[in-house]
Amino acid sequence: MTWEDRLQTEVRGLRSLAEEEAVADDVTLDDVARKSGVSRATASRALNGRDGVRGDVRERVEMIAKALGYRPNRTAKRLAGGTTSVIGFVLGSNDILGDSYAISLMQGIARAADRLDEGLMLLMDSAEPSVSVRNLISDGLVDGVVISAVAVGERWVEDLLDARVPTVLVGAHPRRSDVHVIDVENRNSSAELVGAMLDADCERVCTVAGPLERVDATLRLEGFRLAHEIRGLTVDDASIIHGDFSRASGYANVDAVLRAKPDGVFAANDEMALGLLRGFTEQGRDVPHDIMLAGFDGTACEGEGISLATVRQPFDQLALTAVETLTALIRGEPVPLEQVVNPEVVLGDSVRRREDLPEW
Amino acid sequence: MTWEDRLQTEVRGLRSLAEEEAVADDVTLDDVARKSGVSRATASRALNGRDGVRGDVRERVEMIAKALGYRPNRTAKRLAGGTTSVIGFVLGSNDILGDSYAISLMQGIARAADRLDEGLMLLMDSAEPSVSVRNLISDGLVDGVVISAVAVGERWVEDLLDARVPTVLVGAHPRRSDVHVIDVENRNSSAELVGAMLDADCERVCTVAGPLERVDATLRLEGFRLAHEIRGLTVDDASIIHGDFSRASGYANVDAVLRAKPDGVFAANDEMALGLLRGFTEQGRDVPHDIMLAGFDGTACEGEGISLATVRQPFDQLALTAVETLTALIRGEPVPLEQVVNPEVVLGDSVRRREDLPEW
DNA sequence: GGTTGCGTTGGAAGCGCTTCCATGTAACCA
DNA sequence: TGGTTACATGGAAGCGCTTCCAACGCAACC
Repeated sequence: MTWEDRLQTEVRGLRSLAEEEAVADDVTLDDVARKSGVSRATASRALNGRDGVRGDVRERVEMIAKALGYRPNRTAKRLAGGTTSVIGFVLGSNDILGDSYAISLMQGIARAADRLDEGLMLLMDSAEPSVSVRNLISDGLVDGVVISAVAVGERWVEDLLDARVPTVLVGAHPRRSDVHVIDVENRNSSAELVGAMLDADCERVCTVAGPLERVDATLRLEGFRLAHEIRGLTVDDASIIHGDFSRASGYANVDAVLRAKPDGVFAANDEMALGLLRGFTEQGRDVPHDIMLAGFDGTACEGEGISLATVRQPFDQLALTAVETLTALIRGEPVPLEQVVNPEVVLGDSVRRREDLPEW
Repeated sequence: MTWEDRLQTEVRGLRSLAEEEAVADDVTLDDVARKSGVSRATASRALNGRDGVRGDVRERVEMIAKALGYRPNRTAKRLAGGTTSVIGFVLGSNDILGDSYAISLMQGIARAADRLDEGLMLLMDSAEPSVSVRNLISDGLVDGVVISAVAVGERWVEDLLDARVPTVLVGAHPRRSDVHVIDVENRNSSAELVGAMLDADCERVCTVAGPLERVDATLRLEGFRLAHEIRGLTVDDASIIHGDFSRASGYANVDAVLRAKPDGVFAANDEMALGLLRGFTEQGRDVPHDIMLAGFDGTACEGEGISLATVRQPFDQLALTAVETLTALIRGEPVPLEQVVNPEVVLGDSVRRREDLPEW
């Protein structure tokens, strides 16, 4: 029986042992080290990929760790000066119930964190002195945070960015350029979508823009303009209506939109598109026959009962990139300041070429 | 200058010092102890409310701690055998975008945690081996978890309940009685709401029930029955339609509902109610003139453009109770196995007494 | 006035990990 | 072959906290 065989056998033993005990709780680094016949220091180095460990030793340690079902205690890890592998995501204090973008992003982040084996803390921007978020960081619970650009402008965001806490922003920052940013491509994708409406023989497309202090809203509006420009069309002011990204604001702008007499509407996000849709339906306007409709985000879920033309944000990819970037940042690796992820332009039933529409 | 005065002065000095330094990071227990002229042990006892500390000493320590802006390092606290003051909330792996209940609950928990100065980790029930959640616990990151009854039946929930992890369930468990449960009162409140429809001169009210393997769905259906019973009315099977709590299922059941020819519908949650509403609108049925509509949960937000009669879950209270219960559980204090929170029955515009309705 | 007993306090160990530093060993050059 | 370098490893310190235990002082008691 070779040494290898002996190891194999032993490992098998350990494994079944671990399985028997339902969950082999509290296997410490010490246990792994002892079983492997090395010191804690070496075991630590081996498992963390530090160099200065002989190849076979590393393998053996890794094997035994796995067999024992060893999971490093993150608390201890953190305390010892390492990192927790826990990141934070900040939730604003206002309701997110109607904010499908925030929800999708949050879920994306949760998925990404899970996938990368990072813990995820939900930080709450409490109404009180903006210390809350800072505190959670200094409490030593998280190594860094992901924040949504939606929150930009709030005091704690700036605090956070000023403090040297590793931070990744999903969405652009209107003023600062020293921030690590992940964003979806807004301009061209909007232009493509609007272009699709124009090419589907829309005579007059108007848009309900988002709040223009937000970069994404601005870019989407630019995209709207760009699509016209490319086709040699001009955009008059009347065709630009201003909303605030909420569903209610979509609904509230129905009349304003109809006054512009468009046969196509590009809402700067899906929420507003759904608000518009309800208004159109109530007024007996059919989508897409009477008026085509497009949104942005891809957050209108099936329950809404429409396959809305939209620019679908790749939330999972966006989130994964954000979390990966953040962990790289935490490890002190160099990362690009800005990363753009391409979304998918989806033409749902709400935008169809006229000739493709079934007889009315 | 008395000793007291000296202390006051010193404290003022410290305070302004702390404020100057923007955020007085890394003030350790040691600092507090030294400044207070006591040992770390005593300082710890004082700040944690352990007894065996003289009154004036405790006061002094507390004062100095505050002045210095001391925040205990939760990581260290945890490692030393204390608790982290971090709890977990488990997010299912399926989309929550359309699940307004889950979102509201989560946000409630986040608020409650923030208010009670508990950290909140978002645990993800990843599709993989159900170890994920367990792991996060054994990683030593959280002291306990809150889970939504929605997840009951999934393997990890049972695992969790079996393992001696402090757990609080929001919503009832259909089978186990050894679980700490916080729930909203479902039965009577449903009955009250349905009763309001009946009393508003509805001739025939039917219901779209939720999935009956869920306790809340069952109770709401019972409430529906109860309301009829009280009034000496009978409920025929045709007036009970079965949905699955999703908006899509509400919409999908529109025809089934209309076939029952009701002039009032009680959907077992708001999502289904909104699905129904869309269907009704599409078919030209006006709510509430042609048909009254009620839901449950109170999660239909203003953006939906209807003030829906509903039973409004007190999410904040529910969550606060849950988190408080959990922390008590963690501290080892005795807590009642079951707690019921009373919701508020809200009659929106979708349920009105016939005579109160404006002329059609 | 000596003793018991209680309430307060400080010293020290230890939670599980990382990492510095010193030691040991093998490989290298002259 | 001696001396040097490079690498692999173990010992030990320490992260900030809690808590056990022993020591202390003090009041009340006989």
